[in-house]
Amino acid sequence: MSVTLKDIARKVGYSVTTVSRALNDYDDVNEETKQLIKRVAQEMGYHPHVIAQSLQRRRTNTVGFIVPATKRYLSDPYFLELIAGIGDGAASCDFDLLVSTCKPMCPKERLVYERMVQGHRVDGIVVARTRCNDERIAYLMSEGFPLIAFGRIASELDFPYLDVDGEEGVYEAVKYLIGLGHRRIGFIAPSMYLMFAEHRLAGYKRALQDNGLEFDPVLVVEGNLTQSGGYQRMEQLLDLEEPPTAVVTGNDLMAFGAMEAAQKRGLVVGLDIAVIGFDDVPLAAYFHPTLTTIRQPIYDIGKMLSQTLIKIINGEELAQRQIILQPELVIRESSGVSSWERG
Amino acid sequence: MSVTLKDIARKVGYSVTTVSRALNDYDDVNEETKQLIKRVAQEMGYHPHVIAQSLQRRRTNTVGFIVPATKRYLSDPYFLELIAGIGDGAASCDFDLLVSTCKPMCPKERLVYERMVQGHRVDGIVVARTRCNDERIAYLMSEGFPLIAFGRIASELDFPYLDVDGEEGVYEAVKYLIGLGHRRIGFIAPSMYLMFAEHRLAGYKRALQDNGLEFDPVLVVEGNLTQSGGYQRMEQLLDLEEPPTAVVTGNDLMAFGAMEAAQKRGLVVGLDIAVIGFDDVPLAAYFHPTLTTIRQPIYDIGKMLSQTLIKIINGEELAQRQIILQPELVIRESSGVSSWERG
DNA sequence: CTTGACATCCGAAACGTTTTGGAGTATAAT
DNA sequence: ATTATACTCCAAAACGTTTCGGATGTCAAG
Repeated sequence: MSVTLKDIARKVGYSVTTVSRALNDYDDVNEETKQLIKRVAQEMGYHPHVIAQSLQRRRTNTVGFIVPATKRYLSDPYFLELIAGIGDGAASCDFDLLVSTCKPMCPKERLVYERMVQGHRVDGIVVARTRCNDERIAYLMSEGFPLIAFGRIASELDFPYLDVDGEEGVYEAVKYLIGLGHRRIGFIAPSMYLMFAEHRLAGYKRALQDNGLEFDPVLVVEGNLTQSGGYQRMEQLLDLEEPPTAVVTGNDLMAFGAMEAAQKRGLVVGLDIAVIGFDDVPLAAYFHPTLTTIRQPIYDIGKMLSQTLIKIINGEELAQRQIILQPELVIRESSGVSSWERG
Repeated sequence: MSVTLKDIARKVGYSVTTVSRALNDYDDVNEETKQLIKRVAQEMGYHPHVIAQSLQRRRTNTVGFIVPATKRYLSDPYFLELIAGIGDGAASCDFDLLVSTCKPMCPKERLVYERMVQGHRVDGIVVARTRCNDERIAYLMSEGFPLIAFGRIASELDFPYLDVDGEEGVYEAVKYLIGLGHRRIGFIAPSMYLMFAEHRLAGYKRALQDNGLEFDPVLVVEGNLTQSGGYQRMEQLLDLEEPPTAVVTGNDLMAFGAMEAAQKRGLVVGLDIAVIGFDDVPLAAYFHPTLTTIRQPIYDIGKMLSQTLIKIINGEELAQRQIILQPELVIRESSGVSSWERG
């Protein structure tokens, strides 16, 4: 059995109270006794019973994250980096990370959140992949439960979030493609219930407009954020009367699938057709051809998310409750070269 | 504030004991009172305080998993699938999953495990990426703490594990390559402190031997389980006096890197050089060329791991304490065609 | 000799649950 | 009328902490 405060107290001949206070460095215990108690605790291999502490302190020192992913979405390295970032950020504040998975928009989702919140399982929750109309955020706010989101939502609720400026990212990407001479540019969008899909689509439209190109609805298709989603939608675009010469996708995985579809048809990506992704997952630099993409620092975002959440839990004032990071266009091979270089 | 048993007790005019027993379906409480209590609990929005339950039951209903990965390894979809599998398996038994990350072989690793174990944070732990000489397993066994491993270790300790027969997998892959006419086959191995590296290398050697090919040490190189690891080691192999015409790698990520290295030199993968990976991550089917690889069902393995671990926690007898699954060679483009087909 | 201040310690309650061991009442068997 | 048998219920202890509100003793100042 494991060592408790009571065991130590018995050993050193002080009360449980004093032992507890000594170990927590209270200054109303004599320096010598404190040292003695600490030494004995060490010798006896004492480790605090985290659960008992949680109960008494009304604090679990744990943050929760529910991966909004089904089996088929799991190939996305994105979430793993996010989890690692959240976990490491939490660990840096002596917090743990509790992870569940739940299919997005699934009816059981509410229960998973309830279990974490009402069961006092965690002190705060990280919400990722925000939806235009996000019931998870609505629920947490209605409970007054500490949360932080990765992404914004459609309404003007005031809650803390971190987001990457997807509109600007896609704007830059499309502008870059137009600069290369492209006139028909496709956009493979994520499901439009996702907030970032709207932002990115807005960037796409604004870039066209600012450069005097007309918006053609057939060039915008909506698919799963997976390789197969990208593959299918790319086929659809290539089947058009006038197919695009360049395509921007919702994330890197879609871009990988899209490139595969183009290559299956004998097109050379970077020459016959340009492709730009979003995320810059590590594989992007190793794909063939290497992928031009809009980079967001996912691991660091995860870290910031949990660290900020913990500040909120601790009741600290935040310098900024809402933060928007600027993404960066990373140019590699898949976007090809300009038309005069192509000759 | 949230509703407690005491609140319900006050409301319905029964004792806390009876309320507790009613909600837990004990049969020493009158059916009518039971229904009444359940209804009121529901109405008041009662959710058990999981932490308090844990303390009293000496059971957290949580399993722990420490991702043996650093930032740079995180691109591996492998771990995300494993986490999701473990999490879903746990959820199917009403268990939660607590996740930490720690660089493998890091001195702090011991502390991370101690915190989980001695702090009574979890009821059992899943250990992945076993090492030939695994201190984590040694520690957990010395504490008599429930564990299950994904992978074997070098010594003959008796602990429950699940593993994929990597030796057989690589054996089949190499045999297949030899059948295609290859005579110089390289092997890009994972770090040899990992147990599965040994198994796979053994499969490689046995396949050569069984087919009358001599083992040439220069054809075996050791690298990180990442794209860049595969890239660098492939370059090394291609720089040889007599470079290999086929290469088997430690995992798919390495294979992706290796293919990129070959392509950078103008080689056509599947024609000039064959590459076979290990894992069959979802991307493998979408890479260009698509990757021939040795498939292991990672998500399902994760699920089995946590479900089996929970059986152990519950003190159930296992039909088999050790399970070895057979992997499957999935043939795609990167391994090319036979030499006579090449003409 | 009091008084107050300070340093050091501790008993008991609390956190929200489960469980033990029985108490009380009604009904059936002897 | 007594004993046995169910059936319902509950007080109190326990899980391992932390914290509130003192208690005790020592010492210097008044």
